[in-house]
Amino acid sequence: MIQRNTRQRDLIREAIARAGRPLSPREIHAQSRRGLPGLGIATVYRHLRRLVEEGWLVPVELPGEAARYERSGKAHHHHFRCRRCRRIFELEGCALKTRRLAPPGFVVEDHEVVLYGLCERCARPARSTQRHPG
Amino acid sequence: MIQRNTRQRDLIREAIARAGRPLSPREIHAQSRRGLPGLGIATVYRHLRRLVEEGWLVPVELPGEAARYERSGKAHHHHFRCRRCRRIFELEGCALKTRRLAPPGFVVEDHEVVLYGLCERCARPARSTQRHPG
DNA sequence: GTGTTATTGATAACCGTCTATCAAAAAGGC
DNA sequence: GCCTTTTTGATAGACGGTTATCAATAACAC
Repeated sequence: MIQRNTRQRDLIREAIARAGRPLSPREIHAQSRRGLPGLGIATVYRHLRRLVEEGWLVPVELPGEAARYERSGKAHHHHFRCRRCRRIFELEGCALKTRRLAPPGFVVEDHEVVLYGLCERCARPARSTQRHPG
Repeated sequence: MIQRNTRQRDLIREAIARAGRPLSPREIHAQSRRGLPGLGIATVYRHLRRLVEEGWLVPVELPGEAARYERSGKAHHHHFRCRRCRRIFELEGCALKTRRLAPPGFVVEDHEVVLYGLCERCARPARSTQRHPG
C-alpha cells in the first residue's frame, strides 16, 4: 500500500494544479497525455479517486455530465458553466443570501450554485473570430 | 400524430400534479402504478418526454442522479435535496444576489441553486420515529 | 543489478438512465 | 361492432461515465 511516485501521477496533478479551473477526467487525460502519450484513461480515474481520498482533490458535481475536479482547500466558492465550450470556471465568493433559505423544519447543511451562460472567450463578438475580418 | 387519451397518461399527469414536489421517473412510475399495476417504465419515459415537449412539464436536473419533473409555469424558484430520503423539494423564490455574479466578459444567462440537508421529516429527532417510544 | 511489489494500459464489464423495437392491446371515428 | 392508427409493456440495446481484470512494466529498497 506504499505510494510510489510515477510520471503519470505527477502529470495528472500538474494538469490540475495548472488549469486554473476544474477539469473533467477527459480534460485531465488529454492534458496529461501531452507529456506522456501512452497514458491510459484508467490511470487517470485511478489517480483521481486516490487524490480525492487523500484530500488533495475535490469533485465538482454537475447535472447531467461528468464531475470536474479541483484542488481542495479553496475558500467557499461556486462555478460557472459555459454553454458553448462547456468548460467550467471558478467564481469568487458566494452570492447567496443566507437567511430563510428553506422552510421551517428543514436543516440546510450545504448548497451549490451554478451559473450558466457564455464565458469571456465564447461571448466575444463573432467578428473577432471571422475568417475574413474587415 | 393525433393524441389519444389513455389511462396511463392521465395517471402520470395526476401523479405529478398532486405531488407538490418534483418527481423522478421512478417515483412517477411507482405512484402511477398504484392506479394501474401493469404500467411499464417505458410508458412513463415516453410521456415525460412528450409532456416536456408540450411544455406541460419541466425537467429539474441534478448532479449525479436522474432528473426530476415538475409542472411548468411556476415562478422562478430553486430546490432542496434531502440527503437522507433523497427527495427533492421546491423552495420559494430565489436567494441569489444578482450583482457581480461572474467576472467581466462573462454573460450570465441562467443559474441553478440547490440546497442540501435534511427535510422536515428526516430532521425530526430520532425519538419520534423510535420503535418503542416512551 | 536484483527482487519484490505497486503501477500501468488495454479492454471487458459494469452501472444507472434512457430509448428503440415490435407484437399485442386499446382509443376513438365511423 | 369494426377498422385504422396510436399506445402499450417487455425487453434488448444504447449511452456516457466509471471500475475491474490481468499480464506487462516500472519504482525503489537493498
